[in-house]
Amino acid sequence: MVQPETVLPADFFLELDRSSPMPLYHQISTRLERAIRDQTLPAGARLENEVSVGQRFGFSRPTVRRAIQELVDKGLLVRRRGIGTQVVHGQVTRNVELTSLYEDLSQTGQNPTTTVVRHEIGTADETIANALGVAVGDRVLHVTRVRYADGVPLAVLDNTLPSEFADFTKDELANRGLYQLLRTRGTTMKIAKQQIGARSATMSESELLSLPRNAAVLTMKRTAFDSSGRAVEHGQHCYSPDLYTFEITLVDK
Amino acid sequence: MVQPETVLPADFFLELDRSSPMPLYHQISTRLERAIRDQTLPAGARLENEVSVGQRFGFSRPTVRRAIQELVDKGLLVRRRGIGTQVVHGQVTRNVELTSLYEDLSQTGQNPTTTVVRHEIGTADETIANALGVAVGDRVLHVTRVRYADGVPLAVLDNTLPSEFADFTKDELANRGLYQLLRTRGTTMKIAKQQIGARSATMSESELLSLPRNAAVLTMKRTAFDSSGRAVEHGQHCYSPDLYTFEITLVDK
DNA sequence: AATATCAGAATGTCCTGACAAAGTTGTTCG
DNA sequence: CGAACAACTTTGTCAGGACATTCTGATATT
Repeated sequence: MVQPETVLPADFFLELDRSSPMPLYHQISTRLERAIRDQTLPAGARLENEVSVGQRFGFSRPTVRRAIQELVDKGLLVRRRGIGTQVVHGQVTRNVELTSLYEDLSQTGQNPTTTVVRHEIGTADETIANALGVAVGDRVLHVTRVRYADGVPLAVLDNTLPSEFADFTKDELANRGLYQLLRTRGTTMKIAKQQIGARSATMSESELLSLPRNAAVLTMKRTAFDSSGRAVEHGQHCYSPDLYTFEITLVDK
Repeated sequence: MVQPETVLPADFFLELDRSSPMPLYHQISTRLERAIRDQTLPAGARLENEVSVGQRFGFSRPTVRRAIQELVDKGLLVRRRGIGTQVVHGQVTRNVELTSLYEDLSQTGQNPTTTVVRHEIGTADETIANALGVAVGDRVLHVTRVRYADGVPLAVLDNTLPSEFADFTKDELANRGLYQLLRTRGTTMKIAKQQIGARSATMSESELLSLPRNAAVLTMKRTAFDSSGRAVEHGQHCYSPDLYTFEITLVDK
């Protein structure tokens, strides 16, 4: 028994701006996402079919398809041939994005602050050399920071940067997010490879995060790559597990 | 200074089968991925441009674009207007997929086995009701299993299933992966929402996983949704962190 | 009443065509 | 020689068209 489709109101896309630099498919996608989040399109609802949306609102079918695919990729919609497109049940959650922790916290209203506890020029050992795609012995910048959220210590962030960024100052790193700084240099982060795990905190981490000796910590190793596919940053991070988790939505292709 | 493009050999797509049910774009994508993995297309290489690939091999440009986009989404390629498409540096790693742990382990040659330590019909409390989209008090199946890899305890898997799957037997769950079982019922998993964290192991977990008292464990809560967008499974899993991590590739949209 | 078949509905795939935007390279001018 | 501009290159966006596949509901048959 197929749910009747939810016909979109005639003024649904009233605010779309065809002269905007924002692609049309993205505007459509954003508008639909808003409807899902405010439950105009509630969980389980079947969306008006893509051919009809295209005809009624003056979009080409590939443009509508692309907009819907964005939401499918985010896990908000599912599609089936013969049936149509449905809104996924369950709470709509924030999904992990390629951003720095600084930006994450800012975006969720948890005022981030930073203490730089290490800032030194060193040379790349084999692990770093492999991660950053540089030669063993190349100059790198080692930085260790403690990140606070609303004044509470949340994470110890150990990062290594290639020589082209070795001139980031202690001050800069204390006052801005790392990705913010990289962006001021015209570096666009495109990909991050991450490995998430857990272990017991070191002595130093326990102190920095105000955790009991040997407490469990959530860890993440990350290498980020720019728009040329080159590694720009390698990090080993350690989070207070009571305060931080990773939320990830997986979608089957 | 732009890298010269790597021209694909004339026989590069020789094995593609246009009569296959496998979509052409996926075949192209798979073939390109193979070339990246075997380093025919090495890290940093610039791929032959999409217009040329389409002309030379007889594919439409959107089909080529779609194939390339699949690899961009996987973090293997990056694209820039005016420059072209490049292979990302860094090791090509396995990326997390919407599969069960059983399938993960099988696929990586780590012979999975399972002990069922709890198997009982119960009723949904508020948390479970919210996760599964059922009513509080509805019938559910609670299952707790220990998963071994090559005979070593790896994870404690606590799962709750809605009543339609309440007839899975202890035997079935001991011998097959959960997602395998769901698939025999015609259920297609499409989306999983996951929350990854860490904490200290409970007494019971320490014993089941042969870990020291209060050892750090890696945790994951998961709710999986089917192709109608309905929740089909809620799990709370706990992993031995020395043996298991999550590898995730994030791609900027 | 139960089962099989068919038609309609909706997404999935692939193609052709056109124009825009961002980056690099080459040419011209001061 | 360096800066500015133009041309070229490559990806990004959008449209329109056609056909294939999967699913549901209606109808026909037993």
